[in-house]
Amino acid sequence: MGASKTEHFSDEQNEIASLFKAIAHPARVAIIEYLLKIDTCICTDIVNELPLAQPTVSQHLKELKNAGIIKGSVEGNAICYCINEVILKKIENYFSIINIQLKNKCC
Amino acid sequence: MGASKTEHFSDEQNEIASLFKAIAHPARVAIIEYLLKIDTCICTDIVNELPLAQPTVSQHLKELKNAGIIKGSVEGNAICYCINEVILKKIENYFSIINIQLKNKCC
DNA sequence: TTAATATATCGTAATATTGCAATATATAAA
DNA sequence: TTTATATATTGCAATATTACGATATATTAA
Repeated sequence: MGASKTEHFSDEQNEIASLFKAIAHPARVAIIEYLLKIDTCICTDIVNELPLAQPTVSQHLKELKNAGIIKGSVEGNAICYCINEVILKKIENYFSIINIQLKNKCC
Repeated sequence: MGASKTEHFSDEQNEIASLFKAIAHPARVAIIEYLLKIDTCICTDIVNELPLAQPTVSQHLKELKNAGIIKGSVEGNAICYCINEVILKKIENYFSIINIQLKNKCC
């Protein structure tokens, strides 16, 4: 096949999976880390920061935006990208709960 | 193309990305959640828990094992799968640091 | 208006992932 | 030994992802 059988899993499982799919690429990890590193959210030239062509970077940014991990707003003739704290808090929370559950296990 | 240009990114970025890639599938999220739900680590029939054929489940388990997210040890004629707490703690920590960095930002 | 700059979209080739039937392997039970 | 059970591997078809050149769009500057 090639297509995930998403319909057989719960909404939450699909949500978590696609959230991770969005971060599961070194370029997108690099974008997130770059957005964290710089002080402000006003940020053009993400393209220049990455070793990839402009259409490729644009595509990666789109995927991060679709997943809700970053937000982008038009600022003049550039776009201002910004990390969505709510989603990242949600991911941390998911793992926090997992680790609490693990602490109570017999292993 | 189709292949990620991994050589252009840092080792850490590639490592994080492939760790997330391992979780980036609903079946693998379901496996992790199932291993958390049951009380012991001794666990056959993960196959019966999932809506996928045995070879497919086996493949997903292999990917989780390769990523270090689960550990498997032979137990009779079954395999005992178990979550690797160290890696899950590491993932939580990664997001924890991100959220701390976000708190200090101007947005 | 026209040119420059920043980003998005389209089209397409290369590669990766997903899923499963068929089959192999390996241990336990009879 | 033979049979049953559990898991892994192989091979392959369907689909998804990645990357980028070419091109489109949209705003700013001249």
